[in-house]
Amino acid sequence: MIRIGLFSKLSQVPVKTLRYYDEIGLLEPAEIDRFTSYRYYSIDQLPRLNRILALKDLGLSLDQIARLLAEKVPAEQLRGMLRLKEVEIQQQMQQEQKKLTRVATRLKQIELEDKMSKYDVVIKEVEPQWIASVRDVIPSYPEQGGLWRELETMLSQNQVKGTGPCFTLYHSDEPKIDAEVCEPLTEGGSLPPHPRVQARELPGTEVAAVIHHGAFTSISEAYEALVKWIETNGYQFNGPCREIYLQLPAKIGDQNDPDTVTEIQFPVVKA
Amino acid sequence: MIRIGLFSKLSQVPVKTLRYYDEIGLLEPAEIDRFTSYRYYSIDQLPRLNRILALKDLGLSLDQIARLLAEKVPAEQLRGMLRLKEVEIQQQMQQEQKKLTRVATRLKQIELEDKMSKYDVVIKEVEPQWIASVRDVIPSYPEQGGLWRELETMLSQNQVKGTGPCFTLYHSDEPKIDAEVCEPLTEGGSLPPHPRVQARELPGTEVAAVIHHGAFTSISEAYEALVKWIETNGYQFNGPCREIYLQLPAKIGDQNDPDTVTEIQFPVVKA
DNA sequence: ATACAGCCTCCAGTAGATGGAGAGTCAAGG
DNA sequence: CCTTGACTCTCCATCTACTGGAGGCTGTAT
Repeated sequence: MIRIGLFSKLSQVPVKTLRYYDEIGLLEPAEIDRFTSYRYYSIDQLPRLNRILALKDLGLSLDQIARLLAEKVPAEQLRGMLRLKEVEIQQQMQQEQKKLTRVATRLKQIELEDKMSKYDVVIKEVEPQWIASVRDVIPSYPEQGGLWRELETMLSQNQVKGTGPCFTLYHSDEPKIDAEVCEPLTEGGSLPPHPRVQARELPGTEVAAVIHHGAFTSISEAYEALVKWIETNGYQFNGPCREIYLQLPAKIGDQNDPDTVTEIQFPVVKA
Repeated sequence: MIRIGLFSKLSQVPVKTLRYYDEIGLLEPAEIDRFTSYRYYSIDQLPRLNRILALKDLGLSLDQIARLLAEKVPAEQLRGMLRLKEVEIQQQMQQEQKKLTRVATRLKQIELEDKMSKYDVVIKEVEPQWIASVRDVIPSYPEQGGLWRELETMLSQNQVKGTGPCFTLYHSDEPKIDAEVCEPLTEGGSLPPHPRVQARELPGTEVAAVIHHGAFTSISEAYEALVKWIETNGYQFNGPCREIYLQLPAKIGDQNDPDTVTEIQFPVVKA
């Protein structure tokens, strides 16, 4: 029987950790002095500790290890756990690879501009949502006013209210801009038939997004930054881009207001 | 000014998290109602939140992000941080790769034997240590008894005591076994000159180790398992192997005692 | 007026330790 | 026998980045 300090030295595991393993019942000393509470370990507890370290090293949690060592887990189940772990690690590595690319992108961008970019791209998941929309080809971006008026008129006639910030979907680029102006509705919201305004569900998707804060006239910078990011980080475009008008309803409309806040989202998939 | 729920919806960040960011001073609401304590955010706080998310995504801690956003950190320093992060991630990925190999090794081994092996290999760092030793070529492993007697005699004559479990270094294999029996000393311990017994420092090294618990006569199984592990996990041998006799001094000597506990260590380097 | 959703604060818990305070224990030296 | 110093004990706090819940206001819609 040896004391915790020696056991620690032999096993290269800190005393504190041994006490912790005792506390959670993962490795209890062979004996505890009833009067002094000193822990006494036996040399032949080293194999168990080694097994714990080896399993921990494979990425199992102490909880899992405890269960493995407690019950006699069949080899079958152990195999399952390890295969699961294998997949987990592979995914983890892919994540790391992605992160590495993103760090590299940032770094390159900083070296070029010698400052942090104005735009920060984030990847997020957007939920499916119901919308009412009007779609048409317009000659230039600012000329969607007519579409908005059509949509608003129809909605107010039917006493339907939007449930979030409205946005435009751009189905195609210049010179023939195919724009669809949208207003979110409550789930499953239906509308009476109408030649121009339709309700439909927009599917959920992963998007790359930036927020543009400043006059609308300079929004192209944001698009530029976003597109560049998507391309260098190995994502692929996967649907029409969304331009979300985040400012409070009262303020919408002025193309030159420097306090305009707009979010641009491109649906993407990992390449 | 919008309330926390809407801000949360717009940013896709949970309410709880926003409150947490407020608490740690990372993102404070533009305004807090003095009577109700309601948090009110401004739309144009979204870019800051996005920046936070983007930096977090690069693997920076909230603390680092807070410092980045607080002081105007020069681009220089930011570059430094990112480069550091880059290296960190690469190392992380190497670790993961290693772990993947280890999991695969285990899996293969379980598929072969349909049970968990008796032996668990762990990698650890051993400290440099001073030893007194006698080295000679012996015809067979059990015949190191003479060397041990030489060493013990010399040490007791000089009233030097060992400071830990003694061990044998095997500098070469069968048939000409070049063995060095060792007893650890206190640091910098020196001995009077002696033709057979010398004191020296054993350098620290990384080792792969297993513990054999059972009669000495079956220790070859442990060697087998360890060597196989080292080879399949892509490490390389890097020095003489150590066989450490862990049982309490009183019990040493019986080759057939089934309670013998021995640790085998091979110095290794990552291939 | 009354739901009911939304918001508040405070407390607890996660995993796997790590660090420290304050007190008891053990072996050796004088 | 006393002291010193190394070990050991328990208990508590801390770390990261949240998450969950209880219990109690607030604001809005009907």
